[in-house]
Amino acid sequence: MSDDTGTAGEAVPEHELLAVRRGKLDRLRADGIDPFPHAFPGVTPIGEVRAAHAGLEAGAETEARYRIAGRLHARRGQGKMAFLDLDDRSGRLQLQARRDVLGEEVMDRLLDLDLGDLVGIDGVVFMSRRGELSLRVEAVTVLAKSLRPPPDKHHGLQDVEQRFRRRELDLIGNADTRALFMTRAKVISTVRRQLDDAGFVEVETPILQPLYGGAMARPFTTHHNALDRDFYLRIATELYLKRLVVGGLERVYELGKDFRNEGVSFKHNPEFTMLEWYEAYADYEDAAGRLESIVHAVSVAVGYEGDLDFGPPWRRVSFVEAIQEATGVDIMAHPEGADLAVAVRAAGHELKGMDELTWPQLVDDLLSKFVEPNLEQPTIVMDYPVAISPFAKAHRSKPGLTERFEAFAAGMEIANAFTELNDPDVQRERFEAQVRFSEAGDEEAQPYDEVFVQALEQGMPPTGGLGLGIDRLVMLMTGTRSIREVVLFPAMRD
RNA sequence: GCCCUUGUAGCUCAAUUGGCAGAGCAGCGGACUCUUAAUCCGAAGGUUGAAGGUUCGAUUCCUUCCGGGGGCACCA
Repeated sequence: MSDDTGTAGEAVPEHELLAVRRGKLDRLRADGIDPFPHAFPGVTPIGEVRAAHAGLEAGAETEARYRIAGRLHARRGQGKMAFLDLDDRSGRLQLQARRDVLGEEVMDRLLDLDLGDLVGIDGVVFMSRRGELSLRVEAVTVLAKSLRPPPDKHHGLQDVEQRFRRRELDLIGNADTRALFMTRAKVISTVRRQLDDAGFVEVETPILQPLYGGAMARPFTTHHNALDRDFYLRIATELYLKRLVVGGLERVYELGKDFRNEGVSFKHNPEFTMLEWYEAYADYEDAAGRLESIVHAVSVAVGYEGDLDFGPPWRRVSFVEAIQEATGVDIMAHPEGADLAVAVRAAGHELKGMDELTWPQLVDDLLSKFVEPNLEQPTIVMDYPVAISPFAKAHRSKPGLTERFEAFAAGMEIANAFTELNDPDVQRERFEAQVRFSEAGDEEAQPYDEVFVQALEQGMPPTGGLGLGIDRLVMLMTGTRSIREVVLFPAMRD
């Protein structure tokens, strides 16, 4: 990519557009005007100005004075009069600048502003003859000189790479990007409020962990110099949160970043936002109900208007039946990997490297390849096999299965939950099984966590726990097809 | 890592079969007192991602590299 920013020590000829802006900056200073003042008190959001004058008739004048501030978006010159558009976070307002009101000097200075400059305006509200709510400018204050041109005023910033690498330009130029991240904030605040109101305590557990766990994924590693030891960036908060339930906090949640050292895709970013909650004296049915109600509340809060129906209850289907329906294979009738591979092939399906896969890997693949992509409406897949669920409690009535579900929508997993395994001896056996899977070549099998097992030995109440992918939830709520669209600064190659 | 695709002015996009690289916006100079993608006149703005090759001639064809997008692999 060509780049006009250059690097330290390298002389780069300045683009004429930048030189022009620099020249205006110098002129402001020469005229004794601070192009970067320290504050601008008393600003009213444009949205409030609009709301206060919603019913004004075309041509109507008012005596309402406001001070607004924002970024100059467009200018339409009229000689002795000019119209300008000013953007703030809450909207856009037209400014009318008249030479007969402002006088020669102020008018000239205003016309010398560049698109993209941050300016403060004092003025009076009126409705233009064409019915555009406007502010008649009485005073102009430069709040920050912009030294680089903004994106195209009409087309915005379209280049996907620049939109992600230079998100500030995306936000300046594209109103829908601003709206999307406002929606994201609304999703998160709604989730928090739901849990807070339900008596959950928000906690923070380590991101740098001596041992990773709580999910099937490869971790990032990093190094602490003073301690001279490696740490893992967490792949999940699960094990720490359950230790807090052991400690008696009863209802806890954490909302924060997890990190997984995996490929990127439309639904995977190496760092992503995860919510996990744990509720003492509850089981996975309770977790399902809470998930439905929280996601539904989120959809209401953000004014969701898409094709997905988040109203509870969601469709429920059992894991074993879902695979059987999609592939014709009864996984429980083939408890060994090789055996199952034969059955899958006999049913006319093929998976990459199928003969080398362990039973859990194979089962996992069957779900993600044949079932998940077809789960469009919110669906809860119930009762996962023990072998792929090392932290879920055995099903109270179905042998070989656990009380675990995953929720899907728009062909994506959004949540994973279980009645938590709280029998320390069983947990120890599950870890040992994971170690065997690891030795059999599964790079994502769980490492053995003795501290966690000892915490369970202390006694953990019956507990329902759930993890919800916040980025994916935002994708659903905004109808977005790529996780990169809902993460402000997605991972990019250098 | 593999496959497909893509990269042209600050931004948004053109460029026929390989034949002088163009437009709109923004910017610059000028006109204009209700415009709103304002309009009109004028002048400017380019190492076509980088390097190499084929050719009289390359934005166009070939190779390699870099970045983006999509897919596969990987990945709940």
